[in-house]
Amino acid sequence: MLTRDESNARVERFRRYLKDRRLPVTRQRITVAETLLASEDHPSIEVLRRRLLDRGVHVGLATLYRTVEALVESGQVLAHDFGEGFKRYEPVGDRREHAHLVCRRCGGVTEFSNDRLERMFRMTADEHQFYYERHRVEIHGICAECRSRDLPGAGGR
Amino acid sequence: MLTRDESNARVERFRRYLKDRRLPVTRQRITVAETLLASEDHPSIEVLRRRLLDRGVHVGLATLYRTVEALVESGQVLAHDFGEGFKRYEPVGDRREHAHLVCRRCGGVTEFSNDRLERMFRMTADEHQFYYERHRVEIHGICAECRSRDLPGAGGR
DNA sequence: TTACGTGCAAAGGCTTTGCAGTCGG
DNA sequence: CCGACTGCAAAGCCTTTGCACGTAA
Repeated sequence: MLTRDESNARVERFRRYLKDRRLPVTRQRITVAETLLASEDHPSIEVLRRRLLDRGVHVGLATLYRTVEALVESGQVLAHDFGEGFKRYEPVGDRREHAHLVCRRCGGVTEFSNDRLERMFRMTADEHQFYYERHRVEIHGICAECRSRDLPGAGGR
Repeated sequence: MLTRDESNARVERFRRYLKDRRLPVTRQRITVAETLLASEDHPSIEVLRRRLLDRGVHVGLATLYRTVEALVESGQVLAHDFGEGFKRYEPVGDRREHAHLVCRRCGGVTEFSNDRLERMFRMTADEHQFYYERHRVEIHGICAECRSRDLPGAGGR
């Protein structure tokens, strides 16, 4: 979750990223950047498209995919694949890399982070002479909300 | 990586799984089970299809997908999605749950496991009142082999 | 015998690509 | 002005589904 200022700063960085490569700064690109970078969750392309429509902006699906890809390449956005058959995107925060709790009931995603985790991964990579770039950690299960919605005592798949 | 005996035992378990549900034990299902359960890597459907062809067996793509799904449901096989646009499958070993080192250069996957990791995840889930079922851990980067193949000192994307 | 499996081909869901028209710098 | 973008539609890729025929038990 970015503050309003952080979010604006990231839009600005994206704008600079485009200018540095002499790429046109178009209305569509900026609108998509603003919408995605102001998101406090992990929207899919579909969700993003809907948010843009809610803002009264229509952006072609192809442009949307292309712009989100540019945002990922510019380093302002992270792409995730939680194995749902589509990707989700998330603004990059200034905080450290984090992991996800994924609820298989409601599909909700909660974040958590842990310094020890990162250290452990770097060590493990070293042990295998593996050059560490990034990690992906997900814990799958059922979130607190869905658990309490279930009848007490009725567990299992 | 399963031993030959373990692999055979798992085929046997799959056969029993089918019989228990009065599902026909067909030539295709057994061949697919044998081939996947004898695999020492994380084959995709496409790779699996090729391995079957190399054994001189043709299995329809639909049957292949359906059988692999049955193997996953029977608990003999794990499905992975490394964000490549397709799934990979892996025979379930008797060893503890493990994580993956994924090389972005050659696509190779190495396994590792760590008890502390599992304990840490259970604790983290607890902290969020999240019901822990399973986790997924991947470290992405470049494997030892690809690193040594690169010119020494020539790093970067 | 009979329910379920099998294989082909068609359809589906997400994403990418081709191309004519448009616009930023 | 020119190169890159945009939007639509078509194509691509992996996976699932529909259906006529075949087969395990």
